[in-house]
Amino acid sequence: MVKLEKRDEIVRAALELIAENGFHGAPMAMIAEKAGVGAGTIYRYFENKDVLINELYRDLEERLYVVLMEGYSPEQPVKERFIHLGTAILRYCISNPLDFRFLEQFHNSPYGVVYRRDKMLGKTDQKDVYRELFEEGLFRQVVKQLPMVVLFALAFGPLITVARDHILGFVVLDEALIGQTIAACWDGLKR
Amino acid sequence: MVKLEKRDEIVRAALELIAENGFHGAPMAMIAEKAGVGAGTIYRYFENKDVLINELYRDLEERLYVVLMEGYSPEQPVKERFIHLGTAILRYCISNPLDFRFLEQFHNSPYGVVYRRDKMLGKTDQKDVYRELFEEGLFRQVVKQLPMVVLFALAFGPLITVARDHILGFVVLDEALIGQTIAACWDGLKR
DNA sequence: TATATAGGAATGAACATTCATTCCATTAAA
DNA sequence: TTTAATGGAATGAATGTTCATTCCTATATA
Repeated sequence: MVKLEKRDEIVRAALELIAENGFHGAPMAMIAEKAGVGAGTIYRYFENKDVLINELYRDLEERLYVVLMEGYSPEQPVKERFIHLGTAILRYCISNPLDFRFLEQFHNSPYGVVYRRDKMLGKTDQKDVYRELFEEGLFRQVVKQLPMVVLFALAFGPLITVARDHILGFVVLDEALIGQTIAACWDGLKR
Repeated sequence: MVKLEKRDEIVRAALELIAENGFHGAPMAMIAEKAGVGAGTIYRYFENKDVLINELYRDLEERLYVVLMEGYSPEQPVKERFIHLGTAILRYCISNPLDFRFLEQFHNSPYGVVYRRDKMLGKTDQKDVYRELFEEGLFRQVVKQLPMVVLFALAFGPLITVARDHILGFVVLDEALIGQTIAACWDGLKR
């Protein structure tokens, strides 16, 4: 259906422009041009720019979730599961730099803070693999007895930082280095 | 001198607005109003908005550096020095949330990327305590043999994340938790 | 009085959004 | 089978708003 193709083109164009130039550098006219549609057409698919951006975010989040769950087995020990997730995230960010840059922009903007606050308050209902994993880790006493938020920070803070540095060209993350980085994160996490 | 007071008022107003609302939410007119000066007056002190923002950044960087160096002794072992720096950073971020929020906004914007790239290429000449510390750690074999950038990520990624979460109210970082968090970072770093 | 400083209205550029018009596919009529 | 009619989709010029910056007037200082 052509309808879907157009929507996709718009979303793709927005992703690319926002990832590369930030929210500033992505005026609707430019998104329209890149998508190969008229400026007004965007408004047939999205009520306004905010809605477009939020739908784009949901799309990416879903895609990422699917990738994370590929080959994830809840039966494995906590450590192995953590390594699986960390590796998947890092690989995804590296091979989809546009997605990663967009997600970063989003998280570091008012959009992201609102979204996060809603999530903490349980306004969304998607299952959260990380939370589950860390809760089990706490229960089994294999990770440090720290608040969930701190465990998140120890686990993913370094991954995000290192992914950004890779994309900006400050370091080259090969498979070996990915493995070492995630192992180091686990060292920080484990009891 | 009144001249300095006005400049300071402008800088303070800009810091506050940008920290709270991002670069978007800080138009020059609003900065002027908050500073209690006319819109045109800002341009007597700063060539344009970019210059204002960059000078604000330099101011903060300098202030932070002074705090970090307070009681820092290069004679201590690497681990103790790391704990000193980490604690100082975390305490500073927590007691100066506006500064922290501004620094984050800056780092996650085109300003920050340019700045960082210049720094990597050695275009600025300020001494870099972290780099020195990690280089000694590598030399003495007390930290993991990983690229500098990855060590940075392991050390500061979690601290930034956790500071943000504290300021957004997702966790309360008391002295005990600060200590535990930094100790965990060290676990990730140490060989 | 002459000079420097401050103020804020005026300016113009950039932008999101709207809307009158065009286009096109599908269905109905001939 | 051709031709006409219909209505939803697409368009992009026009609109109104927001902003950084400028510039002229008013005020303070010397």
